Amino acid sequence: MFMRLKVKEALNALEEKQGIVLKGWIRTRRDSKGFSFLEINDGSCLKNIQVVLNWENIEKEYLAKLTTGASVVVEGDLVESPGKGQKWEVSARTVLLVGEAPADSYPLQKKRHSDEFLRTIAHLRPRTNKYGALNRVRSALAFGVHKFFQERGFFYVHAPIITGSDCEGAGEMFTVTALDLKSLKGKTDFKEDFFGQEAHLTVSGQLEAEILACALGDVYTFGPTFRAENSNTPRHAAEFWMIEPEMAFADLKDDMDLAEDMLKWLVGYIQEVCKDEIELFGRFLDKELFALLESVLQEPFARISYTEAIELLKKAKKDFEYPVEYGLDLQTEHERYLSEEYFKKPVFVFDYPKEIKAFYMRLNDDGKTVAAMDLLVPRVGELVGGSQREERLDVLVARMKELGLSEEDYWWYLDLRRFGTVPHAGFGLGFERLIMFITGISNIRDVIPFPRTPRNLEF
RNA sequence: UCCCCGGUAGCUCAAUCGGCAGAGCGGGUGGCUGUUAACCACUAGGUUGGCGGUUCGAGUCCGUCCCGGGGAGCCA
Repeated sequence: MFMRLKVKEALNALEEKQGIVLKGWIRTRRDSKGFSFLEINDGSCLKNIQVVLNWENIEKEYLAKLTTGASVVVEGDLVESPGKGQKWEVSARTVLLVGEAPADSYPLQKKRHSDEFLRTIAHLRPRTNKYGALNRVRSALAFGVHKFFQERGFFYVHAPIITGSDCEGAGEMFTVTALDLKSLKGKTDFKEDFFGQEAHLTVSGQLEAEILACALGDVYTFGPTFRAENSNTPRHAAEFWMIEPEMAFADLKDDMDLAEDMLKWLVGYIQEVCKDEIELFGRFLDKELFALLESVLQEPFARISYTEAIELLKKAKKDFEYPVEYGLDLQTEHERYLSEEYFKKPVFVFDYPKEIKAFYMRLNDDGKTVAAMDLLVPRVGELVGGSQREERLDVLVARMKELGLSEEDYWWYLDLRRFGTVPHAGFGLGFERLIMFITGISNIRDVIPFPRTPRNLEF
C-alpha cells in the first residue's frame, strides 16, 4: 500500500520511503531527454517537491496534459535527489491526471504577476507562492491570537454581528433588513421590519465585550466587522476582522502593556511557525521587514502623551501640510512622522483631548483629556485604538449629555456602572492591518482572500 | 468623496511633433539537455477600457463614463 504524504512531510523526511502518494498541483515542469521534472505543490508549505517522471510508461498525449496548474496524484518513491538544489525528490511510478489546466487559457504563468492582476483572479491567486504564504500566515496568526489570549486566561466571547445600537460613533453602518426594498415606496417604517427597529451590521463588539468582561474578567472578541465608509485606501476594507480584548480591573497602562505584549508575542510566534513564509516576504517584498520585526521583539515601544506628541511635532524640522495645534487630531502625515521617522518603531500616543475622542473613554483628572491610546506603527499607521472606559456613572452620564446622546438607548451600558462597576479597559486591533505589518504586504486587499471594498464584490 | 497618475497582445511594458501596432515573458511547433526563473530556433496572437467629438488622418488632442494605482479624509 502507498502512504499519502503532504509535500511538507515528504520534504522533512529523515530517510528514503518506498511507496508514497502525493496529491497536489503542478507548479512547473521541465523536460529532459526521456523524462520530466514536475514541481508539485499541495499548499502544505511554501516549497514544492520535485517529481521525476520517466516517459517509458506514459503516452505522449497524456504527458502533454501534465502542465502548469494541473492537479495530479503521484505514486512513487521518495529518494535522495542526485541533482543539485534539493535533498529529496520523488521517483514516480505513476502519475494520475486529476484535473487539466489547459496551458493556452490557464491564467497563472511561471512568472511574477502583479498584485493588481492577481486581484482580478482571486479564485486562483491562493495558488501562487505569495498568496499561499499569506493564507498560511493568516491562519497561523488567527490561531496565535487565540493561543496568546487563552494562555493568559482570557475568554473568547462572541459579540453579535447584527446590532441595534446605531450610534457607536465608529463610522457609517450597513443596514440589515428583511424588508423588500424593491417594492418599498416612500418612507421606510422599521417597525415593520424583522426586528421591529432599525438594525445594522456591527462596527465594533466593544460595548458587548465590556458586558462580558464585567462578569468573566478578561475577555476578547475576534470576528468580522463592517464599515460602510466610502474609503478608497490601501488600509481600509468594508469587511474586516477585529480583535477586541477587554479587561476588568484594568487601567490605560494595563491596556498598553497588553497591546505591546500581544504584538511582540505574535511576531515571535509567526517567525517560529511560518519561517519560510516570513523569509519570502522579507526577501522579495520588503527588504526592511526583518529589521522591523527584530526591533519589535527587542525594543520596548515608545509611549508619549498627546501633549508631548504635539510639542514634538511642533519642534520637527519638517513642513507639514496640516497644522499642528493642541486640540486638533493627528493627521496621517503626523502619525507617519512619529512612527517612521522620529521613533522608527511602534509608538503609543495616549491621553487625547476629550473633544476628539469617543464618549465612553475615561475622563482624566485634568478634566481635559481622556485615557485613550492609539498604537501607531511604521507603514500601516494606526494598528490599535483603545481606552480605559468611563466607569463612573455620574461622569459618563454628564459626558453623554454634553454630546446629546440618549441615556435610554444605552440603558444597559449604564447599568454596568450602576451595578458593581469596575475600572476596565480594552482596545481594538485590525487583524488585516496586523497581517500587513507582519508580512510587509502593502495593500489590505492582498491580506484577505476576498476583499470587500467600494464597488468590489466579485468573489 | 476629493487631488494626482495610469488603462496598448494572455502578462509586464514601449510607440518621437497627430502619420504603416512593437518588444520581453507566456502559448504553439521543432530541437537540445539530471533539469532548477532551464536553454536554442521558428510561429500565432490587437475593437489601443467604453461612448461621443476635433482632424485628410487619433494609441496620441478634447468631453464624458468605467476600471486600476498613489495621496488625502474617515478609521482598525
